[in-house]
Amino acid sequence: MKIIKALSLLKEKGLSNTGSRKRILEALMFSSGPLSAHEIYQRLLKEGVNCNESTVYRNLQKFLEKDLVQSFTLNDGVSRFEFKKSSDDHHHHIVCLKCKMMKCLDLCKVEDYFEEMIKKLGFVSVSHNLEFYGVCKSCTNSGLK
Amino acid sequence: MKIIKALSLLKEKGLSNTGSRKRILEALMFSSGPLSAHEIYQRLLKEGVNCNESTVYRNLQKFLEKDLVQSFTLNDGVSRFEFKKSSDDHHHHIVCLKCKMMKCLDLCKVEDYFEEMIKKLGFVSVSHNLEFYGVCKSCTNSGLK
DNA sequence: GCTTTTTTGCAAATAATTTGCATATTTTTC
DNA sequence: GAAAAATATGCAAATTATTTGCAAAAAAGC
Ligand SMILES: [Mn+2]
Ligand SMILES: [Mn+2]
Ligand SMILES: [Zn+2]
Ligand SMILES: [Zn+2]
Repeated sequence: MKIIKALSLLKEKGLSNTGSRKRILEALMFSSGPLSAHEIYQRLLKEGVNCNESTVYRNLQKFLEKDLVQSFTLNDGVSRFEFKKSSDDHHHHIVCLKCKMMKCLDLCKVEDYFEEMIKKLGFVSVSHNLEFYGVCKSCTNSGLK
Repeated sequence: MKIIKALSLLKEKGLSNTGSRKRILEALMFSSGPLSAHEIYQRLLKEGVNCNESTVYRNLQKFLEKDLVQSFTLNDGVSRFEFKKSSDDHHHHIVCLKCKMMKCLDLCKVEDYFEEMIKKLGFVSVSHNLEFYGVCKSCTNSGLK
């Protein structure tokens, strides 16, 4: 198992190497789950990295263009970003409506089931966004909020 | 086939009958597809109905609570609302990335496929949000934008 | 009709994201 | 390695969707 470093990824994608950019990418690479722009910004702050929030947004855009990350928007209106371990890494999440905890769901055959329907409508280059919402085990038990 | 009127729906749900409220609900009932708060507001304006945009938002909230409408958020960050023809009306949409045209997709067995996975994680009261994005037939042909 | 409850309009607040522009940093060129 | 060219950053302001406080208006209950 090869460990890919942020720096070589940036080079590979033709992105210039700046301190902020590398730190933003690393935050995503080492995160255990999706992060919002603001969450990334706050992590950098905590680490003492001087980085503007606009810079976070601009870099996330770049990462999306270069297919380094995937993004999705939850029903709270906030976009989350997640490092793509491989170019065909495609999966979804389930979010706890109470504590906001999020779990990744492996595998996704969603398009297979809608494929025919969509084909009939004549759409091409189809992608999708799917999120599940529910109440997680610990919130169910604790009777939180 | 019974025609249900906005007014009787409001009464049924215990919502007071105001001009704006009735018009907002009707806009949704008679629309051929999902509408954003702003789109509803603009339709009312065009019809010469005096109604504030905050009022639209507040009524949409009420309709959601009373299960008269369903809502979902597209990746443009805007929520759309759609009248529920029945309480178990559950379906999704595909949106053209170029012209924003939207089609309803009937049937949804998404939860069946993720059910086991989600059950294992211990989540309950699970719902989901699913949108497809693609390029529609006429945009593919016209080579728009 | 009078009282109570709910809704509305309006203006201001909130919050996520984007943008213009001057400055700073990185990359490329020589 | 220094200068020129390309790119990225910080900062403040703009944008946009949505929410909120509050006083006035309308609807519901009696
Ligand atoms: Mn994930
Ligand atoms: Mn629909
Ligand atoms: Zn999927
Ligand atoms: Zn579904």
